[in-house]
Amino acid sequence: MVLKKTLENGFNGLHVATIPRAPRSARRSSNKKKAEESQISAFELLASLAGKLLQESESSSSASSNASEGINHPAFGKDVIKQERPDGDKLLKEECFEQGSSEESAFVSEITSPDIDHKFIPKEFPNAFLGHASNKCDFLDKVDGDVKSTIANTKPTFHNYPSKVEGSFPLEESCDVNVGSGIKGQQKGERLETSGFTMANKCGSDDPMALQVEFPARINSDNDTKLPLHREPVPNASFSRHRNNIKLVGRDDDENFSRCNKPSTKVKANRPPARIGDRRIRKLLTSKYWKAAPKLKDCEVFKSDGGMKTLYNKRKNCYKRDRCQHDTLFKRRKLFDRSSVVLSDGGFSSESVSNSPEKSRNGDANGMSRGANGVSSPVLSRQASFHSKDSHVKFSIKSFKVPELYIEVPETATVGSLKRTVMEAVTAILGGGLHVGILFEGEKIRDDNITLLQTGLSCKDNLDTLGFTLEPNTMQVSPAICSNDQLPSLSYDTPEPLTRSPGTPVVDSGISDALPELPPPVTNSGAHAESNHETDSSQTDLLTDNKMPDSRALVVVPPVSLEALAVVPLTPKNKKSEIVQRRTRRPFSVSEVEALVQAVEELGTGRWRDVKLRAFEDADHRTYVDLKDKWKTLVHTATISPQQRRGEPVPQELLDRVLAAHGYWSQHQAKQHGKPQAGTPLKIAEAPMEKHGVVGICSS
DNA sequence: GTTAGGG
DNA sequence: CCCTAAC
Repeated sequence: MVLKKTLENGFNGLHVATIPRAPRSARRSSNKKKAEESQISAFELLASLAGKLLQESESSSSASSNASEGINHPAFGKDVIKQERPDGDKLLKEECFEQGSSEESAFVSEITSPDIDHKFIPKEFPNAFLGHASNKCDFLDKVDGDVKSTIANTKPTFHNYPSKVEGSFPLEESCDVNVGSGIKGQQKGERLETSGFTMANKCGSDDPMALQVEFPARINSDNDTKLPLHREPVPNASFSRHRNNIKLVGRDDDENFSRCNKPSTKVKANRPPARIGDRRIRKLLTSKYWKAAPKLKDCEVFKSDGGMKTLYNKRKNCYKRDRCQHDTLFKRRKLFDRSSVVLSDGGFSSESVSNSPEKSRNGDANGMSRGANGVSSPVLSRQASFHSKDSHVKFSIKSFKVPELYIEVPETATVGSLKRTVMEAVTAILGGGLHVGILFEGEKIRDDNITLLQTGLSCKDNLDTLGFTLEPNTMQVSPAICSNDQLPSLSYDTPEPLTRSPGTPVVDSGISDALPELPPPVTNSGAHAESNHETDSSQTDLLTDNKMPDSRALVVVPPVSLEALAVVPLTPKNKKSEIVQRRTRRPFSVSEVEALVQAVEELGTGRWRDVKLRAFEDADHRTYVDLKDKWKTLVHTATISPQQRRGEPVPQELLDRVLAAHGYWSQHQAKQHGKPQAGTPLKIAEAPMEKHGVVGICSS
């Protein structure tokens, strides 16, 4: 018998990236990397879960497989863990998953891309709010002038936070595809409680990402882990496992997904070719758990790629749960014990690759192909045989809820900083990994070695009371709010967080919570005219999109009981972590441009300090460097065709003057010369303009 | 601290 | 806007 439990999860939002600030030049390259490191992907979570399950099952290897033996599960029996090889490029593509993956990759790219502003918002935490009654969105709380946002009103703790899990547990012997939606309805609506994360998919009714975990009720000698990743060809890597079958299927609704992600143009630009990205799915499993697994040790895979990084990188891929699974077959990759991960590019280690016998049933062809070499190792076949008999319990995590997150930022904080702050908070929480706990009938099952069968989890009837707890791993020292203790990784990775602005925003701790999905950051684009009131505009954006009130700098307020949670405080202490925020963008208004032009006409280029003093003395936010830069852009703007210009249009008249002045001063190289002042030969344009007007405006 | 330029 | 090298 096979029990299926479907938990849908909407992890999308979990991708978290933090981008540390680096020198510009280096930034681009490095950011991505770091971001990757820090990111936490849904996959990881899933991986954690899977790993946990695996472990559990693994441990109980002694228990024998009798129960399942009798049953034939062709589909499951052969499950293998598919893993993408580190290199990734050579993976075979899975037919089944084709559709879904690309989107995800896109998402990732957003996160990683250098332009933090646009990308940090977790867009994917969809339903966290919507779906759960428990979550309220209290966004605005103003406290002392600071805006405190509560992203989700939920209990701060991961523990005990009940989240609902939808699932059905059909007992089935067959390998039928797990279709989350289908199952849901049928079952009485069991709810599993997952404390901790509840992340729902906001994207669509269908669960974009669903995690299915399937493993044999009995944990025995043979366990296979099957991770069908969409499009993941079977890589070289091999994990050897006992023959427990664990199937992790991430289901992704492509459409939904895409809908959800509306990356800004910029983002898109950054995104790597979807196809390619998709294919690479790398380690799905959390390193932690896998590492723990005895046999896994040998796998080099993790190391080779730089370990976690790989995961992050690859997480781009969406896992898609496909009906295809059955049909198409997964290309499963089997990993054997000790098999080292194959790093080599297309090479497979013969041992590692296997085609399950089953594939014949589905699309063997695919399977074969995937085998890259089409080599099936004897071993595999053997295993397969074993597997076939196993019974499986399928789990699907429908959604995870993230605890409440408090964010407090100065009104002057930028939207970008807010985003980063949120990311940091989430990252901090999740960065340490998640601890998966199993709750059964209200009790936590601590014995990892016990089999599901023994536990009673294999019985459909019992599944109702099954719950998972996902708790942040607090590896860190003091969870305490102490800002001082930081998560190492996090702290470094933290994006450019807080600002230079006076109120240094600090993320004290946070429990991250499901982030509401932040709509594609339209915000940044920010062309808004912030000219006058920066605050408003920026806030507006956020609010509008995110429903979050103004928040400019974030401070995550530590929830009360966060023991479990890792606290990520950004204490001023860390210089590194100290995050410097980019100044808020303040587009020059026409009047400012006019004043600038006027001043330059009089003073020439090369005397920016004087220009500043003359025309922008009262505009504290305009530095001479800004003026210089603006002039630079004005010259450029004046040079290009009107169609190519963006932003608030600058009167052609001013642009003409810009060009004239630019030409004039270029020739005169008067930079140093004395100052040909107003009276000077500049005939260029003598519009007598009053700077004062400008100044007044700007000074705001 | 300013300038000039590249990013 | 940011960052830096070069004054």
